[in-house]
Amino acid sequence: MHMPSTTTPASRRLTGTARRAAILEHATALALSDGLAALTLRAVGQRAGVASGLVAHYVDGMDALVAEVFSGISAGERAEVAGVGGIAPLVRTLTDGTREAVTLVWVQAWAAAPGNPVLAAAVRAEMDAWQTMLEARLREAGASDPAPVARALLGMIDGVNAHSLAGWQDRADHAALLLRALEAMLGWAPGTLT
Amino acid sequence: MHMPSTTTPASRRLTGTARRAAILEHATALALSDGLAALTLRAVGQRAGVASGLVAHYVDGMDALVAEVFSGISAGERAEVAGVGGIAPLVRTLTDGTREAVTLVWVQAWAAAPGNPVLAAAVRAEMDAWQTMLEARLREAGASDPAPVARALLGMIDGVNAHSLAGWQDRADHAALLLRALEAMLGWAPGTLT
DNA sequence: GGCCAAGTTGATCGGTTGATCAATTCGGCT
DNA sequence: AGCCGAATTGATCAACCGATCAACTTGGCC
Repeated sequence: MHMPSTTTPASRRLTGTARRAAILEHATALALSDGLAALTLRAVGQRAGVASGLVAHYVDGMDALVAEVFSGISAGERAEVAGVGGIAPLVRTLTDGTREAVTLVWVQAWAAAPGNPVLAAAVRAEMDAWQTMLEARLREAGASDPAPVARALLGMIDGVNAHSLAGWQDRADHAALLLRALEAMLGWAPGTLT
Repeated sequence: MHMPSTTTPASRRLTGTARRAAILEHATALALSDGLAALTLRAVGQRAGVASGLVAHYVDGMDALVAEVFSGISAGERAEVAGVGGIAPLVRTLTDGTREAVTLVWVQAWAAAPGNPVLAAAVRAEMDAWQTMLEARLREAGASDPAPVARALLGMIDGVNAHSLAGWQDRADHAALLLRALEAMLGWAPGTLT
């Protein structure tokens, strides 16, 4: 009855690196559904179908796990929106409310950063990456001095998304608000981005 | 040796309402030094010089305590900056880094809002108050359509302050960045606010 | 002076967490 | 076939959490 096939027989026992990767993957999925605060040894272990001790064995403390998961989620988000062409569609994508799970992760990361230096470093690195990305997009779009605009835009996106975590204001008009502000900062005529 | 003076003899036993007020006061101080996450029955009790059970007795669950402390801190912050005249000095005050403790409280509040409806409601109420305040300031300053500008500005202030919790970017030029963006949104010439 | 209501205590319960580690199991190599 | 190192388990520890409540203390009033 048992098939000794050449395909992975769902072997219970994995390589160290493979197990570590699997754990990280499940931890990421958990963080995306329940937030960074849900990352406990036991919860991650259960999600990965593994004993809690094994999670601890492949991780250098929870702070490091949280930092690693955060970095992965942020990088994944950047990869996702990399294909969105144009600064206006990008802003729309980043504020349409479909990424609320990611927003929660970001806000939790800022909140936990003061007490988790490893996470704080990861946050800074990811923000540098986002700043660079937005800057490039703005330059492509014809902005003459994109650096400060990118930084202000990033602040606005993050702030407005954080606000929506508490259900404040209507998410529907976030994009219009930000695009109007962006036009103003770039010195463009209203409606240019719509 | 004991002086039965008319001044409050530091009576150990207080009125129900007075004790409740004292507990709230100490809880607020604790949140301002260690964040909302530090609000535990035991920690608040120790800070207030009182048994943990007494804290629980005067509070309708920790969620309610957190919400109440948050509201007080936000209202206090608004009262503090109420005396700052002009929109530019106000923006400067709100981003000069001297209120990092309050910023942490805000970010923790957004992060905890999805799981604490009472807190979420308090956050929305306080944000309404801030929105109203900024709107009034902008109108005083001569803005024709202050509502969307106030909302974008609030987003930027909160976003930029959240960023600084992780130590990202230099706090020193936050104000200049925001004022430049604000000038643009208001359609004013660069330098008008500086 | 005594009494009673109100304030207050702190032990206790059931639950959670991160971390540790001896014991066990398994896969692959000889 | 047998073994050995690596993967894995899960019980265990100390520390913390919110909540509860019987017992104690005290202040003010009669």
